[in-house]
Amino acid sequence: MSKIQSLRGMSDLLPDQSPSWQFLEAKVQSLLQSYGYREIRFPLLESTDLFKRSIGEVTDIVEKEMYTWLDRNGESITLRPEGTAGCVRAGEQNGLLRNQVRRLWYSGAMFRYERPQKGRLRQFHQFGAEVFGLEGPDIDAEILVMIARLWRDLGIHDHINLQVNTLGTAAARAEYRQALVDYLLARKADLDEDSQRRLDSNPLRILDSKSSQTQSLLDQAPCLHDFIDSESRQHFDAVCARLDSAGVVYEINPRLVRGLDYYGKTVFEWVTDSLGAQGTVCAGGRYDGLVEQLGGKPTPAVGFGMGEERLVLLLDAVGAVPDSVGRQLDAYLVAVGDVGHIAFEYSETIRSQCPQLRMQNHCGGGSFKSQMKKADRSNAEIALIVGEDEAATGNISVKYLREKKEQQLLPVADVVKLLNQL
RNA sequence: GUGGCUGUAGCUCAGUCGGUAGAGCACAGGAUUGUGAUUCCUGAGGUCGCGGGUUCAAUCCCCGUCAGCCACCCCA
Repeated sequence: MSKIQSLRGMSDLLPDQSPSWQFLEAKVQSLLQSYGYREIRFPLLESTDLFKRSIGEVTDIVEKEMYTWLDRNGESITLRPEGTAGCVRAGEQNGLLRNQVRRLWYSGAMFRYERPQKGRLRQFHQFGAEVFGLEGPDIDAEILVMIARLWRDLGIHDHINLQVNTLGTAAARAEYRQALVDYLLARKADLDEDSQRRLDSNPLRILDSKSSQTQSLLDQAPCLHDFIDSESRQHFDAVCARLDSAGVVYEINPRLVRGLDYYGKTVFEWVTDSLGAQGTVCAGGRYDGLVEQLGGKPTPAVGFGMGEERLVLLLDAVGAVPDSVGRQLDAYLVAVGDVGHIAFEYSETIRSQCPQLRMQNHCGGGSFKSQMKKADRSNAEIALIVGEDEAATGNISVKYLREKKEQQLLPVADVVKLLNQL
């Protein structure tokens, strides 16, 4: 009988890795909240149509990467491949978006049926934030400045670069798309295979093809910026001006297009070269048409997603997580001899009076030596020792495991005092 | 979906030109009775990913399959 193992691309997050995740999550949450974002939670499962209508029918995500199946009632349902669609649906359905400004954030698992790779899993995790009801460039800039602050808080700002671009209005993009297709169609034979395929599926994606031959072909191609409408142009200039004054360094990349259909105007991508091929660590943009497209009133919106796995990978690669985050215990309680019940009493007294204390009671017996060994391996700062002598006199021996300090024999009440000063 | 590399102890890996396997770390016990990290001794732990084929004999060769890693595609 073979053992059951996890599904492909579904990984377990083990205790040794959780400090990095906790560090990341704590920083992100407190930063978002400090900018006035409020948490929203919505289901992992949604109607398949939600994603088809928002992400775009002909995108790779919808065509081949969604976990989709028929529910028992015959309805087609899908595990969310990204967060924006569900967030918009939840906001709209609950009346959050009616003529109001909303700053929302969320985090959680997303699912895409892809071949696993470094920084890419089938079940992966994202933080996302979406702002509704603001159409000006100020919020676009605020988001970018906020994210830049996050990188500083996390200690990874030296390893991430910002790329920005504007896609203009849907009309401008359609016009450009046609011009690009016309240009490339005439040179189809010189395009790489993938780009030839994209000519009719998603021509804009050809712009960030990795083929050098295709790239050199694009040098002479019509440029998106020449097609951008003046309003989008001004909007983008204003965003850039704010970034300049905030001291946020960025690169304007006219070939940056996002894969999801709903983006327009400002788009951006934060990229690192420390993670191999999956270097995009955070990406997003403006999607003023989506709420209406999903049945709501016209509502301007901007948002972004951040890949948690990728950020953790980067944090670890750079050594940005402080050691203190990993420490799980302050004290380890050793009980030697026939004193189990007394040690247990002591420990409960201590816990009641030291609510912050992280203490592990030794269970399972064993020699003094082996218990001390476990105390050491536990990474605790100190060992609290209860033996026959201590139990008989109401004392506890306090031994420092990480620093050179004399062992102390103290009454339980004094131990409480000492622990509260840690 | 495509390609390359890999799958042996809890972890990292070695190995057998085909005769059912070892190291380091980790774990458990001990080096005279209540003191951890160093050192020394001892021990436990593996149907060598799974299925099939060739063979007297396969963990090693062949085929298939599953999984992992990396890259393409795509994306966070």
